Amino acid sequence: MEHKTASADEDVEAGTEGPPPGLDTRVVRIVRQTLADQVYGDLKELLLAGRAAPGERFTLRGLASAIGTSAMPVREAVSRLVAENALEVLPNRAVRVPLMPRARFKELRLIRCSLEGLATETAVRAASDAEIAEVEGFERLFAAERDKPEPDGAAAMCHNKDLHFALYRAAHLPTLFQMIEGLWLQIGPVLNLDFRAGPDRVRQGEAHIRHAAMVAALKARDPEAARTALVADIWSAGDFILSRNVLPD
Amino acid sequence: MEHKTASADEDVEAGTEGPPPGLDTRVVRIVRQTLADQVYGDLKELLLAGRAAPGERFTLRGLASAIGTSAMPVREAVSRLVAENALEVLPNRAVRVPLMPRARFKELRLIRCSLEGLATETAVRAASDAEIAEVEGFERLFAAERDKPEPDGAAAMCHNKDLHFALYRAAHLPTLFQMIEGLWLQIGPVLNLDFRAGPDRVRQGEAHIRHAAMVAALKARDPEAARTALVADIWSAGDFILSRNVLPD
DNA sequence: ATCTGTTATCTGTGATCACACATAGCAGAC
DNA sequence: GTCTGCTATGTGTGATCACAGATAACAGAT
Repeated sequence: MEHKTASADEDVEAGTEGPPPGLDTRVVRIVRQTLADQVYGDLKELLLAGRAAPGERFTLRGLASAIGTSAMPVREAVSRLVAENALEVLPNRAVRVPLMPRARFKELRLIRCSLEGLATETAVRAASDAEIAEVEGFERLFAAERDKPEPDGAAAMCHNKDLHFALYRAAHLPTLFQMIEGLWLQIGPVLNLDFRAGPDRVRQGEAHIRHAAMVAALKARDPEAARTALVADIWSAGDFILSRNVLPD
Repeated sequence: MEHKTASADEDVEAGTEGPPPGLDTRVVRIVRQTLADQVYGDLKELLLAGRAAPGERFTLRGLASAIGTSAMPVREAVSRLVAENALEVLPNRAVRVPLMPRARFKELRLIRCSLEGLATETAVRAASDAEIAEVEGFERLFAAERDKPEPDGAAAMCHNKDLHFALYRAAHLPTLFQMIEGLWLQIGPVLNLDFRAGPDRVRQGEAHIRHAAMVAALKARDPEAARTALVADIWSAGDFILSRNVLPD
């Protein structure tokens, strides 16, 4: 179908003067979007945005009828997410969003420091000027949200995610980026608890200090300083959640 | 069924004196083993053991008929492995063992140093005496294989894996362990290329030196030294593979 | 009234069928 | 002889059906 459309365009636009050399750059790249991929993306978004609470159970058929497909694509999407620890199957075969015991939360925090620290160091060395500017832009958005009289926790959370991910993307290490994404998928449901703590969290938190230090180190091309600031950011946010005593165990 | 069996045992053995408190410790824990899990385990074993070459293609139906099941469990197992980057689907929808370009190999090596370094440090602090002895046992097996007149590369490789995994398991961080396992799943097919280089690789390699240093640091409870030795082990093995110029790109 | 044993409904798992697409092989034209 | 276009086969994807097991509601006994 792709080729046919291209030929039609060609006939209309260029007439009989033969195919111009840049034709294959003009056709849009075909993106295979299987139903399972869509469901997978939807569930991923759900978890990343923190719209699914830990311990929440659901059924394949229920999801399927909600989305409007059969149970099959849902099964595949769920099995993928289970493989990434973003969902879990109980011994009863029930599917749910995993609980987050304190020990598991601490372990994930430790892993995050290691992996995101590595990504940060690498990004500081490898980022282009445009990528640095992008990170700085998200940092400004976050700071602006924080300085509002009525900060929106969800918006701040989103800018925070964009900031971190823009930084990690600048490391140009695709597998590492994907692993970090997997970690955020797991902590997403509990990060939700963080910004739901109310606007005070945004204002009182140390996040903006750490973010400013990260951007400064990025612009100064100082990998160690950037890593230190990032680890402090992750650690203090974790301390805040742990101090709220909302995690089981 | 589990409960019924337990009651029957109870009636016969203990008569009418009521259920003894330790009854639930006598019944074997039920292990749910779905077909998809079995296929997943088989494919995992295949990749970890390096019996699947990078770029090798296969079909769901082919695998299904080889195992003796329908295509459905294979689909689920494959989709899980794809989520872990242990397999990949081409834009043509074909399934294959991923290729390993040099850049990707270097990236994985970097991530391994970070994650396995973290696991090693933690293990040195948290390992029990029994776990230390276990690691040392595998180190002896590896060294013994190396000192044989005709070293078996596959056996040495296996002992190497057992040694590393016993160490990481001793960190008692299940998620971290699982992520490391996922990394080995990805490099498994190319590690195969390493020990297939012939028995010389086993003898000439620096692995035994690093392993001895790791065990020594473990017994001395010196996390930094253990991490240094481990990183050197990973790095030099990677250098060897890179120097053989068998990786594409 | 509480507890136990049963039954009904539902859920995940696996098999089978149907379809769209991709690859390979072959025939025809230049 | 080389290339284009068509056809046949096979593959992944999705839907539907069948079954084992789990949950929950209910009836009966103590």
